[in-house]
Amino acid sequence: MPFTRTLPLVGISTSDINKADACCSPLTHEAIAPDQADALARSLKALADPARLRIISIVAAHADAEACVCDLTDQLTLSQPTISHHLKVLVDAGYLSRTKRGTWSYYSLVPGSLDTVAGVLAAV
Amino acid sequence: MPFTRTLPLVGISTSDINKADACCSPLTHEAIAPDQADALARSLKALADPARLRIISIVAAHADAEACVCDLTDQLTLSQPTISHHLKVLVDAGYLSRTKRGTWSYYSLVPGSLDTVAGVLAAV
DNA sequence: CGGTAACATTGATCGTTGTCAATGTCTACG
DNA sequence: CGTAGACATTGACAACGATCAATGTTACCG
Repeated sequence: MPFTRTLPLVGISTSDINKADACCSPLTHEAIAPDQADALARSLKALADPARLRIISIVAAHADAEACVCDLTDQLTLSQPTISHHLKVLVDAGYLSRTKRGTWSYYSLVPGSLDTVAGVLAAV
Repeated sequence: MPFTRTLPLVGISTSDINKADACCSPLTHEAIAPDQADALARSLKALADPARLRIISIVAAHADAEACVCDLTDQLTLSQPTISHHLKVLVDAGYLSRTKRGTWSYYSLVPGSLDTVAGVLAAV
């Protein structure tokens, strides 16, 4: 789980911040914490690559949200080590999981991982 | 508008793909197109930075979802040119808009921009 | 009209990352 | 047990990006 689901963004202080003068407007709630920003940025960075987005989409397009590496090397114009590297990034970030059956490696979507990061994003 | 809202991901072909042999499972729908993956990756890359996430959160935490640069230099331990650079990235990506009033620059959240990218993400 | 304050732009540096060639590992098969 | 196939790992390189110091631009003030 790369980051917690409950970002405490709402209804905290709305307190003192009267700088009383020029430019700055008041706050309505707390901003995100630095370490939460770090975690979310790491999760987003793993997604922010065209090849990795296509990999996720190809996996999701397969029955049972599972595909083997040969499915990917077919459709992506990238070398096999490069695809393997992207797959490792996605597994490490928690979006995909790997299963070996015989010679073949199958990658599956981790259920809810995309929705979680999308939800956190929409919650600021 | 960084990318179109309607990703035609569902209900297309489910067609021929009988590789008839070993490893590959059938498709249930089409995968994302390469140029859509490029556009989405660009949008995500603009978000995939801790400083920029904090900037967006700070702006969103202010009344009317608007903050001036001094609000940001106060809270972020980054130099003023660096913050200005991040703001430019976010404006170019369509997440923030800029307004000058007198000496001060005010940055506002573009309504719906975060929800749009979150929605596209959740749609694979 | 000089000076200052707020912010943007430029230029340089340095760590990060996407990519591939080469090689390694492991499994199936004859 | 040797060979071939599927995939992972390593090493190297080039491109990118985050950061800051220095400088530029513009508005306000005395």
